[in-house]
Amino acid sequence: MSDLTLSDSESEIREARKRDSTIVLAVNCEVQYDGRANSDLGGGDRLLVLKPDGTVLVHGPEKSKPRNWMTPGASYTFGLEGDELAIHAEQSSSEGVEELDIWVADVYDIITERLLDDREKSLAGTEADLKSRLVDNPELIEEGFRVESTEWETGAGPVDIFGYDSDGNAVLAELKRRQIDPEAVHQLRRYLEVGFEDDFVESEVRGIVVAPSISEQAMDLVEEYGFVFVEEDPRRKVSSETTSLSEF
Amino acid sequence: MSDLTLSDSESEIREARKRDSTIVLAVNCEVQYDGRANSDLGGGDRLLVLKPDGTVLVHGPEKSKPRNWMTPGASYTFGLEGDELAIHAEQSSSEGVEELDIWVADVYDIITERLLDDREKSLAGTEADLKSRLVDNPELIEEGFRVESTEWETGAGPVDIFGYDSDGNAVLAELKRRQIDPEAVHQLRRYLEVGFEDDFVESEVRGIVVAPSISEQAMDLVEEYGFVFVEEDPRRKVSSETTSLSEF
DNA sequence: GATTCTATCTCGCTG
DNA sequence: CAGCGAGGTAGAATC
Repeated sequence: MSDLTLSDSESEIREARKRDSTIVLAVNCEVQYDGRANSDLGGGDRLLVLKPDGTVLVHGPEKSKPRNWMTPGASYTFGLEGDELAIHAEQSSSEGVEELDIWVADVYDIITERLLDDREKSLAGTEADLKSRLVDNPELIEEGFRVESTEWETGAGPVDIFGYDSDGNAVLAELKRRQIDPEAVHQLRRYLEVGFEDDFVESEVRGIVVAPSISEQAMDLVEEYGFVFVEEDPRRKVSSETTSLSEF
Repeated sequence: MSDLTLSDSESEIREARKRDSTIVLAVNCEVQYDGRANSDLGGGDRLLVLKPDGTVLVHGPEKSKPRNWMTPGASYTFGLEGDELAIHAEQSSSEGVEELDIWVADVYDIITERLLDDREKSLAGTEADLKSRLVDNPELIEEGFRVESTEWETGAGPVDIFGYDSDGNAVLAELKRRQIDPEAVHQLRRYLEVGFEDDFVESEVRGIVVAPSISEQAMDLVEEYGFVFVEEDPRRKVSSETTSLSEF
């Protein structure tokens, strides 16, 4: 069943780590974790990924998330223990010590490769994208809306957008790149309660939530609090002419 | 530089997928993602992981999270396109279509292995563990505390623990397996506001947050609202005798 | 270093 | 299926 001896595997891992290579092993193993929580994972087939930055991943044949892992900054040791190859990863942080122990019974296959990847990833459709679009096109929030500032400090945390509507009322706007859930509405509610207790009469400050959609319960809250939901998807393409054309 | 031809790699992937194998390729590739967001990742060395459940992972040599990915349920096609091996993964859901395109310029190495892993993972130190400990040992919350119910519906969502203190006051307790942040305190505040507006006088209902620690800002809120913070770590071992011994 | 917040969060559970 | 909340969340930004 085993394509590689544990001894050969150990040597290959040792050499690979010297070269700062990323290592992938297809193995049968057991795993134990002790740290922020404690977990035990019985014997099964998994992929082990050992990255030069200390990251350790234990992937099963299903799901996107690893079944166990160590975050960057960990350091691992390994060696033969009886008829198993033991890998021990460890990391200390302010929260305490984290330990991951992997007992490898069989190594089916192994890859070691020095990976060079310094490319930045461009990402569009984030909450930051939505915010900058609304700052550039405040009429998407409401006709006549003026943005006063972003990340305005309320005392309960920074609100995404602070501005004024066409009647001169102060407005706080909360943005989400995904569907609005009740939590987002409560958050906006807190900003209004805390942020304006001294400077304004609360009833004169309006609340607006902006997102591509909103859940039913969240919409109930929006209405209960007298807020407004504005539909806007961060992924939507806005032609630069839309603004001026809509004025005509 | 390339250890395998793209043509050989394609054949190996094809065979592996027939066998429901998990596939790992060490490659040089570019990646584009269009779905819940849009991203572009220029050329670099990465590990590609293709799982039989449709999961696709693109891992760089650093960090725990993949640089790009597709979640379980995706389906992928692949083939030679010019001097590259193109892999296209796609998935449709209620939110729309997601697409991941990977253009592989070089294949350094490849693993294909049928992984069998049906083991459940035991996990300890979760919020659920903390809750059941407090239900079994209510005196850890307060001397004389009685648990009435868990997941009690408040109208603003279910509260972790509902009970009564030694004076007969109703108490809502919010649990966290990690440090309490301001959000957790606000959550408890909402439960009290909404859950007891009719049945109780709010001032007679107390709020308790239970966690291994609490942030400074969260503690300020706890005091402002007249709540109590109880220190309890879900990882702590509680000997079964602790309770009875502490009574003497 | 501690805290807060976003996320293509993922994942499981519940209606 | 939608929605909601926990997570060993991870990771970035900010203080």
